[in-house]
Amino acid sequence: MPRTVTERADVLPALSEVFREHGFEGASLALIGQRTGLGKGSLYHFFPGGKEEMAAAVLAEIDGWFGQHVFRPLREDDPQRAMPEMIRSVGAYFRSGGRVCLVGVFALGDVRDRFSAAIRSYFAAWIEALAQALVRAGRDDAVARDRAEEAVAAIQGALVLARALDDADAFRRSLARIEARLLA
Amino acid sequence: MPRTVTERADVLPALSEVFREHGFEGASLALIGQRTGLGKGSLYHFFPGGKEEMAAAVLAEIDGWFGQHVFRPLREDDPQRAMPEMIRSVGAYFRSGGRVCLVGVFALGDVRDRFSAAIRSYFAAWIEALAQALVRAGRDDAVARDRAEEAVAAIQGALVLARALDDADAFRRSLARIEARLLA
DNA sequence: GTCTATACAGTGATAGAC
DNA sequence: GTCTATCACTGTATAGAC
Repeated sequence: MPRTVTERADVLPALSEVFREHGFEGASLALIGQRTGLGKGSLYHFFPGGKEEMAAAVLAEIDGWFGQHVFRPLREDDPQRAMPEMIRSVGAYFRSGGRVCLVGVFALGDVRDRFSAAIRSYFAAWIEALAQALVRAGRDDAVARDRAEEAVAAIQGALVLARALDDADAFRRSLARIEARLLA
Repeated sequence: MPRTVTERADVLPALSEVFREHGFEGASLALIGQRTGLGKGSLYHFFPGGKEEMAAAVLAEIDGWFGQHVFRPLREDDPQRAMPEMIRSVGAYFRSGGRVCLVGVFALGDVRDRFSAAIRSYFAAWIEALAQALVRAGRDDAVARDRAEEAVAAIQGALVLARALDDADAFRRSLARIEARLLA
């Protein structure tokens, strides 16, 4: 009984988790098949470009999610409300460090070159949006840009450290420090 | 004409670079053979446990290097001198972000569980050593621990960001911020 | 749209000649 | 100590039946 998945987007969540947990090379088609519940035939039907297209689709979905839930509020909403909301939203998204940032993982690996445009634009957009919020909160342009870069880097570092120490509290402490520095 | 490599340590630098650049799964034996200049036979002679033993040896070497050049000075030397020296030394070691932290890469990947002890002890030792320096510089214990954790996480984050943006200056700016916060 | 069968290059690892 | 030959297996990708 072949099941019917009419939407390519339906498999993106599972796909995203597999890449997150195993990286690009570690995510074998066998594993992807298991986790999405689809055979190779179906996978290649939705993603004729194979793994590379799957990863690109996942990166695009992540970029879309952050654009809507993180970057846009930073650019448009009241910064004093948007920045704490970013912290909360990031804490939930990364499950207090239990989940890693796929874009960060790709940035560190040898697949970086293959997805360099998507990786670069994700981080550039984040820094830019946060800097805008800081400017509207009254900072100088240069200071805002500096603090934004520091905060985005700190979030990535917090994910590395939380995974390394296997300590969700370390991630929560990091987020609290980042929020305090942004609002100071 | 078979060349003779009497020391297992002789291949560690090349081995370390391969794992750094390609991750654990991406570092194939073929690649390792090319970069070390050794055939599989020789590799398995030095590392009977295969890739896992190779990676463990690399992690041990890294831990030794940081212990000697970073952790020990932080614990023993004048903190006002040791902390800037740590920043300088880290900047050189990671080639201004052109080189990634293998321990951090492993922490984010699915090999984390296999090397969890080594990964955890590396970061724990770093935070501990830096916290000791901060205490001797006059901070309260709790504050010192917090700042140490923040700085170590920030270094990892700076590496992710520098690779993502392909921007060595971003790494240098991050290191400057971290140094300023440590000495503030 | 989903599946099974298959191609074939590449994987980690081993054996044995030198 | 180093090499080559070879192992069994898994990798991605494709073809074609249904």
